[in-house]
Amino acid sequence: MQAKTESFFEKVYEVARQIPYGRVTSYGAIAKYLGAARSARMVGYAMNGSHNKDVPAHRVVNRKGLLTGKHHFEGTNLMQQLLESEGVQVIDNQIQDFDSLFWDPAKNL
DNA sequence: GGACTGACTCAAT
DNA sequence: TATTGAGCCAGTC
Repeated sequence: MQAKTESFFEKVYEVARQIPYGRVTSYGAIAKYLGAARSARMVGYAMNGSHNKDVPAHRVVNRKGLLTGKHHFEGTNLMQQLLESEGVQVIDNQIQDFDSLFWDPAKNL
């Protein structure tokens, strides 16, 4: 790696950092914004290294608003608590009113 | 150099 | 209407 100054991961982190407080987005939205609409998996995979970054991975969920990646957090419901702390209502690993809280980088950036 | 993995998404059945 | 399968790209072993 390090072939390029900015790897695909870096781009994902950068976009994730642009997510406003109390807002959420989906992997596919970020992937599409980066030009890899069908690389949503890569976006999630990139989040594997987001823990060492200042990336609010808890604001990134799948297109259904489910906290699929919460298992990768320290606690079982840490991701959910983080979202709730920002005013996002989360029930059973699913974001409530996800459609209203959804933040599309392609439209906001 | 080839194969596998992965925090997803869409489409068909 | 709900469930299942296949596709996708980039990075790592």
